[in-house]
Amino acid sequence: MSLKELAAHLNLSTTTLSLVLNGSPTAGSIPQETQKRIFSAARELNYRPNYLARSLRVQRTHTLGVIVPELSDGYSAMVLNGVESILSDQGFFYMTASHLHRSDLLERLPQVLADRQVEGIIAVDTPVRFALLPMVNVSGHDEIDGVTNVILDHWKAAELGIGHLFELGHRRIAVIKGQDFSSDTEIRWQTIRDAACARAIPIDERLVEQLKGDSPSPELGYSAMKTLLSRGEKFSAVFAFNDISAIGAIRALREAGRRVPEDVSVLGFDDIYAAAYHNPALTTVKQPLFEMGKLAAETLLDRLTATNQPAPAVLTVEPQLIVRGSTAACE
Amino acid sequence: MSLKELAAHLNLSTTTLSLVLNGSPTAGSIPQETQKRIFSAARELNYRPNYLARSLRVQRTHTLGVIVPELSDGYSAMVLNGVESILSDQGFFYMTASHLHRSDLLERLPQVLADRQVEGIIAVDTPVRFALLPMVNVSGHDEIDGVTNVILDHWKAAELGIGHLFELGHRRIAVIKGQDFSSDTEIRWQTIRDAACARAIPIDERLVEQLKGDSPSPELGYSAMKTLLSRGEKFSAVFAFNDISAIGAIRALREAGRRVPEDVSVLGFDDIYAAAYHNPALTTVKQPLFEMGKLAAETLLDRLTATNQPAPAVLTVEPQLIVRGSTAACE
DNA sequence: TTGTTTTAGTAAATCGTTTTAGTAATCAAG
DNA sequence: CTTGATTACTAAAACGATTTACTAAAACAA
Repeated sequence: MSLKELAAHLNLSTTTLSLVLNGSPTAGSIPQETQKRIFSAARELNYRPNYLARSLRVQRTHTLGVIVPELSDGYSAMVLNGVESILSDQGFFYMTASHLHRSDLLERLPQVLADRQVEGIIAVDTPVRFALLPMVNVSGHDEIDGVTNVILDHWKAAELGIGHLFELGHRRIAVIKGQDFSSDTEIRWQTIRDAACARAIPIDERLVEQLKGDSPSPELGYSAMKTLLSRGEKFSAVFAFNDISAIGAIRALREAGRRVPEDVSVLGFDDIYAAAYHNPALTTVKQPLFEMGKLAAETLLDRLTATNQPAPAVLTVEPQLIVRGSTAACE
Repeated sequence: MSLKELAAHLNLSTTTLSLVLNGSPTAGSIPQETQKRIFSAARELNYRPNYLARSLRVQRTHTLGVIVPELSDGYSAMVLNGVESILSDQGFFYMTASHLHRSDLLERLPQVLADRQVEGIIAVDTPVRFALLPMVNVSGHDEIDGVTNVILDHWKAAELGIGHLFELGHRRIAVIKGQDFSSDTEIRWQTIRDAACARAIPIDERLVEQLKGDSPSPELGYSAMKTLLSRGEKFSAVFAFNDISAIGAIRALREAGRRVPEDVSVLGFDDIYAAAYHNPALTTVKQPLFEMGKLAAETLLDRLTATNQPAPAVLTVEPQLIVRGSTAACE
């Protein structure tokens, strides 16, 4: 049932129907009676405008592209939840694409999304080098023209985390760094190092180990902790890159006969759903992932709808320390 | 840069360009030299066909709709991963929509996706009453015309789970049922009950409790177990609806002073990433979620591309028992 | 030489909307 | 009685591709 058929059925032109159905101001001159005829015929014959045709004509698709490393890594899913909550309110849809850390996809995805006529792109934890379209990068750290970065206050996050461990009396703190491909890896590491130095407990380089591989499983944290333990260097606490790796680290510690938190305190990052229910419950630095997604979506939509809204370069959100059972005072 | 502009630039018609660029058989009569001119001009001027225009004309969007309860529940994300792995190979994209168990959205989403001209819909753990479009329902249990259900062999899953607990000597087994809105709740419960009865250890109705609420957090399993414990009825094992609720249940058990698995064995379902690294590591009945997503996508694409492929009504996948540390012999 | 086929294209219709630029008919004012 | 505005519409041109149905010239066959 196209507009043309509906028009034929009513003995009116598609023009008239379009004006009336879209509530255009020009429709002011169309008598109420005709308008009613049109509306009720549309309803009865179940007329549904073809979104492609409309989008082609008005040059707006009300569709965004979303690029994530992987859907099931918890982090991305939470951000997407926030994104979707905003978009669905505004009648926008989005197409998701995962880059799986593959450089060919990283290169190509923005282009193929643009080819699909998305109006803008939200990237999550994804390195971005240029912007074909209005873009917001969640956890982006590069300053790029036309790209708004939504980032955590990393300095504060490190202060909260290291501060907490310091207050508990920990002086030899191990760190599990993120993979190089994670946007936050570098800044997280720097801020942690600075926070430790500021307290005169510099992080021993032999107490730093990096996650290896790209599985979203605790396995990587497990391996990292095994390596750390194998070095024989002493430490009483570990600051993990995220909750997932903290969970893996705890497993490795237990296997090595170290109790958590009695022998070693473990501090996570993110506050995923499972954190509160892990055993022991994870003390963690919470990122407001849902809010970051919302903020990203709101910012991008503002830019698309408002007239020539300038893109803010950076939007910062605040972390929060959630103290649970995986950290305790150092003996 | 539109086809028209490119054509003008080459002094050729859009027809010729279209034929050549799409490798149409009709282009056989166009000399190689002209073809080369066209291809290289397209490359140099970075011509990108407008997907809307093309889709409108050929009546194919290469886009699917995906309906899930919520993105961050682990289950959906894993299925989506499988879906995406197939779609991206075939040049398809998809639009995700979450229904959040809201009946208005459940009703409306298929329609708004259809309005967006998706070619088919994949629903995940979502009740479906009719099919506007070719559709595959992952964990669907209703027989609906035009809908293929991808389901787990629930009978076998129950046999594996109950069989495992039975062999360990458990005779009084508690069950945490899923919420009514979960597609698998009813069949899961029935098959578990049957498997228990077949071993002459019928499930005591006072040992059954249902998850309440729709958060994707272990909290629901925690509450359910608290209720179960508060009844004072004895049990030596519990079969949880999924890993998330099993994790919550373990927390409640520990708080009540019951050790897992020494005092109570806990059996999960799904085998999410965290299961292996929980403490204790979760024994669980694994669903091949990634494969289910792949299968759903493959089936739907087959139907869309092959000529009049009939839709299979049901596709069954096999569960697998993963024995870890949360179950042990009954004393 | 004539007729047919092949070669190398093109004009125009089409997909289903929106939007611009009208047009005829009625009405009010001067 | 003319002019100008208002009312109630519509024709046709977009949007940017694809596709059908041609044409005109060259090559080939009889």
